Amino acid sequence: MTERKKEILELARSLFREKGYTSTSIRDIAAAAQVEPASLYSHFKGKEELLDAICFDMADRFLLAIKEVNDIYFDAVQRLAMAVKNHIGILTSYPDAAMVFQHDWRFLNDERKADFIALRDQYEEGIRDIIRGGIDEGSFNEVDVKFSTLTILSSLNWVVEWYREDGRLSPDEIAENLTKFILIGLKKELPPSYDIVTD
Amino acid sequence: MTERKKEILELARSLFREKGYTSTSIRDIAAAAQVEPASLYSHFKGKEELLDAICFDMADRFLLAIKEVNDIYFDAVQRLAMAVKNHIGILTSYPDAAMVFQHDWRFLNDERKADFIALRDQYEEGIRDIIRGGIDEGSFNEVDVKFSTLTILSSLNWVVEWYREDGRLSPDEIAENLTKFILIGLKKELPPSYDIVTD
DNA sequence: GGTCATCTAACGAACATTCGTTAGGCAAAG
DNA sequence: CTTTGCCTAACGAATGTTCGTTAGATGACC
Repeated sequence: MTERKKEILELARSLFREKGYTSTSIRDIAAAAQVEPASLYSHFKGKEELLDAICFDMADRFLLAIKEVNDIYFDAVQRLAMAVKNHIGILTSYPDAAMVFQHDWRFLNDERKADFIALRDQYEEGIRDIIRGGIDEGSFNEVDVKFSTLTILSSLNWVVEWYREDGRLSPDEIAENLTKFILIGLKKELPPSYDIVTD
Repeated sequence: MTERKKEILELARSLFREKGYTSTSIRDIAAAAQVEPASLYSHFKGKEELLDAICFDMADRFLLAIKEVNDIYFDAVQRLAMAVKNHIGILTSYPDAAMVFQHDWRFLNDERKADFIALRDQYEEGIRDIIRGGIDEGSFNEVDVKFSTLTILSSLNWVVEWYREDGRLSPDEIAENLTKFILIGLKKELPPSYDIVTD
């Protein structure tokens, strides 16, 4: 991959994020690159190659991250915390790509879309593994594994919609808060001694 | 609103959901309505009026629902449960519109987009109110209100991505599971007597 | 050290197609 | 007799892409 190709890809990422894939024209990208539209075809076969590269780069990052976690950490709580941290780390390190990854993958052609979904399923299976592990260990409630995985991933993924680099919370703080939320929930459990102490 | 207009709107909802707003052409909609493209302009000013109607209809439904909840229910746990149930109820009753509502609102023109965001903020404020109430009552942990609201809403909204009418879980079951998840979390709290009993 | 082939990156022009939209007419229904 | 719903025809603009070509750089071979 040429340096120039990387530059163009980066511009595409930014434009796709801002306006969406279908609403971004080759001419938009060319203008951003200060080049004639036709010149882009010296670097890419076509518009979809850009989307493809962005989506699958991200998919690879996520898959690598979950494999790492599931290879190393034993305890389910620990594994979940690490998975959350990695997930948020990727989202916040590549905010443009993450947005495109989540919104525009469906504009891939049918074949590549199927590939993409397969990779996404693989990732989800990694999360399900963690939850199953936690239940088997006895450290998690006996929840619906499939449902919980979807719910967890949704709360993680939405971060990309509101995260700003100059925001109030750092990526690690976001990950910590999410982990707490997922593990403990909202409801306050009064300490066992509560009644006695305050009486 | 004419009956025919409603029909066309329904077709648009379905197509927008399937292919996205920008990738759906007036000609696609006309074909679905078995009518020439130009004929649609007897019913609508233009393509954006369709998107506009879909998005703001949904916004109205959500706002009405949260107002109901916050007018009637006292207890924060009860209010949150009802808000979740209503939210999931809307998403699952209008799955096409819900998908468009979540994905394509950003293709509204700048003015309407601002209006839309204002309504969304209003809804979020309703959820924040519930959480603040729960903290004040002492029934919720002292969480970051803004962050928690976003996280809760994200886990609710993602349902639209995977919900199928013929799926395993009914809307009410989904809502119950989500409420449990939000309130209690994953981690099993061992009963206070656990150590003693098993020793 | 000169020349020859190859590669990168870009150009301007044109391509066929699709886009949202408008104008004007026509037939049926109230 | 006016309104409604649809028609045919066409508009100008934008779409992704292909074409043949060129300037400049790089490195190998004689």
